[in-house]
Amino acid sequence: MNIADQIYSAADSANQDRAQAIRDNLRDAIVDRRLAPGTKLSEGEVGTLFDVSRTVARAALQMLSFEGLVRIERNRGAFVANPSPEEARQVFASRRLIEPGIAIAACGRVTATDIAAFRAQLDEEGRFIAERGPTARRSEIKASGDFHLLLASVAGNAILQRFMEELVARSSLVIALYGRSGVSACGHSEHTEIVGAVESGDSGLASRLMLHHIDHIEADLDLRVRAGPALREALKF
Amino acid sequence: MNIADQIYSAADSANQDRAQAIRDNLRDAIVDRRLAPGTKLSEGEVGTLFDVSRTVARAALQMLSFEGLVRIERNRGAFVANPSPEEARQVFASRRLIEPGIAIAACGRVTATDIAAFRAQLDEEGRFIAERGPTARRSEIKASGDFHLLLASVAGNAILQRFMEELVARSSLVIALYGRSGVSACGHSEHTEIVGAVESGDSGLASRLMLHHIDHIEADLDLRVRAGPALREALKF
DNA sequence: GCAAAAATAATTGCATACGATTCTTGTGCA
DNA sequence: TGCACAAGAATCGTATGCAATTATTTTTGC
Repeated sequence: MNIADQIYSAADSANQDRAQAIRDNLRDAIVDRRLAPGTKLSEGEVGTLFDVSRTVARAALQMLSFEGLVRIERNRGAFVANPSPEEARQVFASRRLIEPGIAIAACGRVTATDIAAFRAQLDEEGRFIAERGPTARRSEIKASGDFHLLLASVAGNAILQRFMEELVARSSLVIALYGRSGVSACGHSEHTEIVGAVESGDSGLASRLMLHHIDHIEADLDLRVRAGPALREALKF
Repeated sequence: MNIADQIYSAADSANQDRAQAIRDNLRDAIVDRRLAPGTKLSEGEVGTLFDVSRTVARAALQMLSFEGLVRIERNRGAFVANPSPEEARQVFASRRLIEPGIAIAACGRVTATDIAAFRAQLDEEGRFIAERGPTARRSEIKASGDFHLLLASVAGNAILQRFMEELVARSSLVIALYGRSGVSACGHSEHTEIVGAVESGDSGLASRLMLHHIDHIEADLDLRVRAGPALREALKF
């Protein structure tokens, strides 16, 4: 199998580090589910794909492994992460701990510009929900994640923001894997409510809404261990 | 200046990845303040020190930069991080958000073995506090951090545990930089109280004690911007 | 004597090379 | 037919080499 046609070779992003640009690209591909969990990401292939040497491809994969999106096995290579139900639970437990606090912090720092950004974000979310098809579904998951990242950036804590980047990315992977239905419309309305609470400065409400929102997301998952994937895994896929 | 004599070349740790072993070593050296903030960590020097090529030395430095212990500037190299007061505040804000939750989680999962480990940890802490001198002081900071890491491991969430590893390491750096006195004895007694609360399963108490404990640690810092370092920084050091 | 500029040295970014490990495939034997 | 094993291919881990960038020293001009 070739991963080439599953990735659009980027040209966007920062001009800083090439490895970082590759990481961003691969992360998007993983979160968007264009790269299925378990897919092998060989250094050589990634390198030729992005037109760099194995050295920098390797660095990009290393970064992704720190974020938990890629699993690296010594002498075997890198694979798109395949989070277990237990891992999924830990991701959401972490979010339940962190995000209400982020919502509270955001209440005290939100500006008019931020509110405008939120409105734009919510609009985009709404558009994807209106559309049908798997592509729109993926975009919707991504947009939903972007909402949480926007809130984290408003909160003004760079460390928590980075933690959230990791958690949101892993959540997207988990939702793609274990997501059941599309209560996403409900999620969208919850986002709207949260923005309202933040805008009015009601930190208690914002915090509570956020907690319920995370609970709802997790409640939509089917985290029972499935025979299928587990078996495949046991058979080394 | 040579960093060679500030690092004891390790032989411990896992035999997994060499880069990881080097990272662990450098991290200890940074957290223990054997490597002063701002110190340049050149790839070549690190490589020869640990008897590896620049390639793996570079990977180790990369890891440390992900943890925020090292700052990498393109084409200039890696330097031991020099956290600003604002960064310090963010570190503690993050801990205030996460650690009470960890304490609560630990209440529900703590075992007799864990309690024994806590007792041993507290004993060691006590020994370092009894001693005098800068070496004991460093060991004390480290031991204090280890307590929080132990608690995080008991809580049983691998993701939060990794976050805490980063936060504790950065805290140690911050304390070494901005720490004022030695209210550490007080910190030790607080650790003891927290263990007591966790042992008795009183999650509310454990959470409250933890929050106060973090507040106390931060209260001992002098986070006013100092003229000295800022000036030096402005003059490119 | 001192600032500016040029030359030299040191260091990083990246590509490539090579031994070591793992995966694949084909063959022999039961 | 099916399984064990070995040769070959592919891939990884790491060292090294070279161009580009940055730091340092020396030289030059005033």
